[in-house]
Amino acid sequence: MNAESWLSVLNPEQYAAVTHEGSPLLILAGAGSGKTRVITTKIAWLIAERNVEPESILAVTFTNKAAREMAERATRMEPRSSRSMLRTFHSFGAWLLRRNAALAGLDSNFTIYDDDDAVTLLGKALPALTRQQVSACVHKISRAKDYCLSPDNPLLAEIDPDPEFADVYRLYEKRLRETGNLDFGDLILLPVKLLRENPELQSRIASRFRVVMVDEYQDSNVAQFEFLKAITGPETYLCVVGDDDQSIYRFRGAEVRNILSFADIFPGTQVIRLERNYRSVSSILSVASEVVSRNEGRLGKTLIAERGEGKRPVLTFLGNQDEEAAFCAELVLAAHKKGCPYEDWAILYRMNAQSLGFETEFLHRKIPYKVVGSLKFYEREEIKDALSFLAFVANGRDEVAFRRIVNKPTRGLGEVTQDKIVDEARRILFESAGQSGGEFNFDEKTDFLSASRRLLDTLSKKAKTGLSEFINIVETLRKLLGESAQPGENPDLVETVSGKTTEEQPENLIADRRKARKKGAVGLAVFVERLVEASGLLAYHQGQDEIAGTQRVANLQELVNAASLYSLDRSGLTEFLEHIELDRSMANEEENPDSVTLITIHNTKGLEFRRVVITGLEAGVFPREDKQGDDLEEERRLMYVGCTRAMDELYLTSCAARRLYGRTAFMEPSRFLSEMNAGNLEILGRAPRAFLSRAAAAGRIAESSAGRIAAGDSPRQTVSDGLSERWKPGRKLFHDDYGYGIIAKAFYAEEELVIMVKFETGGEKRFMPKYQAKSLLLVEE
DNA sequence: GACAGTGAAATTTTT
DNA sequence: TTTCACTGTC
Repeated sequence: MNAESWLSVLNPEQYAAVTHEGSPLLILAGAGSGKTRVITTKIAWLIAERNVEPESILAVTFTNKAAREMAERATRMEPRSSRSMLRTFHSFGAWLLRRNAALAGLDSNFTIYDDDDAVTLLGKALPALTRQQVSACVHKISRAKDYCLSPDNPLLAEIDPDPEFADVYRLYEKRLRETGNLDFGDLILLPVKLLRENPELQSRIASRFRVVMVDEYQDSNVAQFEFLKAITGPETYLCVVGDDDQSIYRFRGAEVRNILSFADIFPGTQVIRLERNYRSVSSILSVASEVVSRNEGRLGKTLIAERGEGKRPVLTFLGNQDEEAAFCAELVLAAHKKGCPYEDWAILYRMNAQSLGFETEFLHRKIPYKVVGSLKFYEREEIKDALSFLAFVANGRDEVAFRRIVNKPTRGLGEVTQDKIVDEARRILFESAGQSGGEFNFDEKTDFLSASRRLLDTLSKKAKTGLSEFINIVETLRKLLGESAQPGENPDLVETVSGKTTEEQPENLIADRRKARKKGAVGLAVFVERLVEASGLLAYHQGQDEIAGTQRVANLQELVNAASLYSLDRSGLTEFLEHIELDRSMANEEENPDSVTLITIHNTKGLEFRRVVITGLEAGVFPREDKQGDDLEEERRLMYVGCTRAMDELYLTSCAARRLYGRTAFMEPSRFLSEMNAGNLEILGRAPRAFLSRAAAAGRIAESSAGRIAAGDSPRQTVSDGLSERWKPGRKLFHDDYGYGIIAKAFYAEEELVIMVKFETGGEKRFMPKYQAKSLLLVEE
């Protein structure tokens, strides 16, 4: 394939975006507008047609998946693209820090702490706080880092005005530095600091990367924006691509303002809009646009459907979540009978908890499905154990890892002994830091293993035996790994391009893994296999498998297999750990490819399906309760993202009642439904009056048609199910939560009996006796 | 240090 | 309802 042919398939706006040069460029790419094609073509075009050195191109994304896809597609067009740096923000930050570890004052063997690890670490430093309080602190610290705020920054008050928070943040930083490890925020923050403090390195980086591109720019946070500024110079060609309407990670620090004000911050910015949508039929785009157009803070785009009008989206009102699940199952089965594969379908929901009902129903009806995002392979206990052991071998000062594995399986080393060892190691670390002007000296003498050795004789016999055992295991494993040269000490390495690491050739990963499995353990897998065995973790989890019938040994084997691509030495181990920490997605090889996808709306970003059902469109669920202002706008964008995943058919469901936290609650339809033009929807089921009146008030449907669609909460003829005999107006009853009350009204809605109860406390509530028999008790008079 | 029992809480989560 | 952290007992 040549440049001529890739350019010929572009529309005029895409072409302009690909061939644009000479000023900063903001590409506003609507959903399904061929954004990835533009980025990859641009990379290929720069190399092939403009003779840009592949090494001087940097393209950053947010997910590994997107980075892989970008690399794959660009390389297919122009093989030299494989030499460009196509990474996630975090992976790029890690790359920079690893290669300049000494300059950054870091241990080159640093591993990366996830949020759980951070909570454990801070929890140890602040024993007076409950776990929940610690989690809240870690969360706020993480936000602070997203906004590029150090503990001394007065703006920290925006996150938490309590001056104590800054102290907690400072303490956390101190303890984290002592471990020699980094958290996710540091992977962005520390490179910024490094580049600011080392102008020479900064100019080297800025001159190396002549072209910098950012994908999904609407999801960048302040720190990432600062990072971007730090790696670019006046000569850099900066091109960002994004869609302000798809910014859905505000709660994690994403700053829509980055994209909204890009053109103001980078003078001379040219803006190109990609508004032609190649994914969805126009009737789907209409309702998506109607909702998102109500947002105030947006740059504004109008999607133009390149496909036909298609089928109108179907809005179905259902009685409760069981009916909703059954409705989805029937949709899927009916389509399947007509030849539509299961994989064409995706069931979307706002919260993971909603997946359960669909799983049960689909299991029951034998519909193959997969739940995206709930796998969490790396969060399993056995995997975290093994990874902690690996991390400890790599970095003997990793406090969290040490505490996790030193007494697993139990070796008689309780918390008291652990504290002693940690304190001893810190004492030595401070001593040596004192001698070398405050800089931490990360050598063998200051790690937990040598601290353990020193303390051996002060311990009880039981603890002594256990600790010696532990020391032996780690020493044996370290020997097996060999004392290879430590990478990352040489700042000049930044000039070289590593094209050999596995993460840059991910397309071969799974195939290689399969091959490796057949041959038995190879590479680092040999080491991981030995570690799992020698640590006693294998035996321990084998025991757990036998008790609980779990799959822990199999999971550990999976981890061993995953290590086979890395070299059997220290740098191989570091690479392996970094890869796992930064890319938690695991291709599940066994799953049936022809299955329905159950997924949260957040997780669908970047995906597309022929047929999509967005479920739970009820006030309080979606949008979530108490969402207003900017938060409500974000929920609306989420709705927009959900709708625009659908290519051919979109279904929306809304329930009149829903079991939430073990209690049945009455639901009102989501406001997003009345923000759509009802004329653009096909409405099934009985529409609640609230929906109809709101839609009518908004001019969405005529009053007359509101009358024709039977209102669901209007009294209907009595259905004889015996219930109405017992739950009669005037009867006294007792409710678990609200106490005594009197039935004020009884009527049928959704063919179920509904009673209105006035409580002695003054409140008024509606219930469905059929579902709430347990918490409602009739009082005999 | 393991385990059963209790009580409170309950989004979304690229890295 | 389910989950998970915390508590007290052995």
